[in-house]
Amino acid sequence: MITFAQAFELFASRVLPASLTDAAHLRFRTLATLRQLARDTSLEIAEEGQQIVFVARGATKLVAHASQSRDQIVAFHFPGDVFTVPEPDNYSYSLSALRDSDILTFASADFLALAAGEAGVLRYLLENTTLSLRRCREKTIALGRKNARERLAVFLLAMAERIGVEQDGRIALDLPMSRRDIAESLGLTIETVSRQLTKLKDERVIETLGRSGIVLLKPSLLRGRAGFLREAA
Amino acid sequence: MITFAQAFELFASRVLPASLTDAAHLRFRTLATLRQLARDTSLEIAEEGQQIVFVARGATKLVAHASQSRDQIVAFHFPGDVFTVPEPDNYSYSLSALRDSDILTFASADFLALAAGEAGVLRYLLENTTLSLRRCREKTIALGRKNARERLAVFLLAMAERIGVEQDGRIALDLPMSRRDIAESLGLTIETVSRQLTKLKDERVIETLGRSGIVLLKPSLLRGRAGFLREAA
DNA sequence: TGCTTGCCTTGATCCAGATCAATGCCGGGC
DNA sequence: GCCCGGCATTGATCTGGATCAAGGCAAGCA
Repeated sequence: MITFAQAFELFASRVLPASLTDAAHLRFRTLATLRQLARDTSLEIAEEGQQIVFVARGATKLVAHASQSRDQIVAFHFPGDVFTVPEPDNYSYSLSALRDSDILTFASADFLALAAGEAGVLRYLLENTTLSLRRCREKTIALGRKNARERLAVFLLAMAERIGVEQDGRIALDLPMSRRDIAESLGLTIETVSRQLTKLKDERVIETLGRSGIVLLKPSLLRGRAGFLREAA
Repeated sequence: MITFAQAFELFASRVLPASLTDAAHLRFRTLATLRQLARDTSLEIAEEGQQIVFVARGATKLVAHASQSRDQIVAFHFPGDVFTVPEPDNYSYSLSALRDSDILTFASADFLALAAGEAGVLRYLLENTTLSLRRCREKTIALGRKNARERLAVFLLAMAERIGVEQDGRIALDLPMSRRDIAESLGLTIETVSRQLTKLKDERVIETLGRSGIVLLKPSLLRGRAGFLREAA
């Protein structure tokens, strides 16, 4: 649990240019709302319109709700991430905490109006949105053209890049999300996720420690089965 | 076929604020490159890094190439659209013309450097990127959680919104893309696309005219089978 | 430290959509 | 207005992953 001041300071140091006047700084501060989400609780984004979100602590998932309780996880987010939560269109969206999390939210319209004069802030937002878009496109490729084994490989490599701890060639992961979350992110079922992980374990590509620990023993091998353009060794 | 001057004028009227000085206007103009792509030809985005693209005329597809000639169409674009083509990462990307097209391209880095002082331009880019992201997320949901019939419905409705011509409750489409393109966009095979279209025809939801013409007879019926959150009548 | 609850794993079966294989037909060229 | 090539449709079969159905086991709690 962190305070609003701490969370905003994290946000400001990352997003707001050092050159920003104190007055402008304060105006951004007025727009921010701190939401402290306990594990497994979620934020419904309904009436408030598009939101800009900054993750100060924890880990979250952005979930899209289609009909018949078919949910698709659109993205996972970790501390430091900045992203947009769309307002409901054909689907409704919610943001859930995978662990206890502290996040700052801004009404998008207000934030952009304030940032209109601050090219640095806009540029930062643009870069982050472009990054989200790149990740989303890669996910599209995985969901459209890859089989279960490849999707798992892609997922593990993406997590390795974002929260992995490397040690002499191995990469250790402490996954905050459940098998169900992984399945909902990859367009698979929990059973298939489980079976593919077991296979990777049998093939000595990964090792598991309890429910959340996974060690990538041979990241290069995993890259080879991710179905990327350039096959790795 | 249109001239560079015409294409840039279209771009400027849409993207550059009226208040922009002539000097700045000219600098943007210097960065633009006109590419005239004949139907079925494509632009490889390789050495040049991330590009910002404006479609002045025609229709294009953004294709991601994974291994083994498995291609995934990431997005379709129509006149007036502004979007980014990522530089190659795990995949390579190319932009192909569905019809004869005229597009303007800008090296992203140069463009952003120039736009750094122009909050209006940045804001416009940000809004377009956010729109691309929203569309990409909706596609993720379709690919992750919907069956073939629903994907076709979603596709037809999306096309109706972008290039449809409404006339007394019906929406006429003249699709510039082939069945193969539709399949590669929806993560299906051409055979499945064809069968689903035939089914919709049998059910009197659509009518086809030749290879490219489709009329949505009952858009609301189609919405009902798109698997959106709020089922339409 | 044992219990209990909710994940996770494993196994058996099924089916939507892929794949394989013809055939049909649109539209461009002459 | 006919011919041709490539796209589209239709049919038969196959299969990866979904679904249905038990167990196993980790983590929190008493």
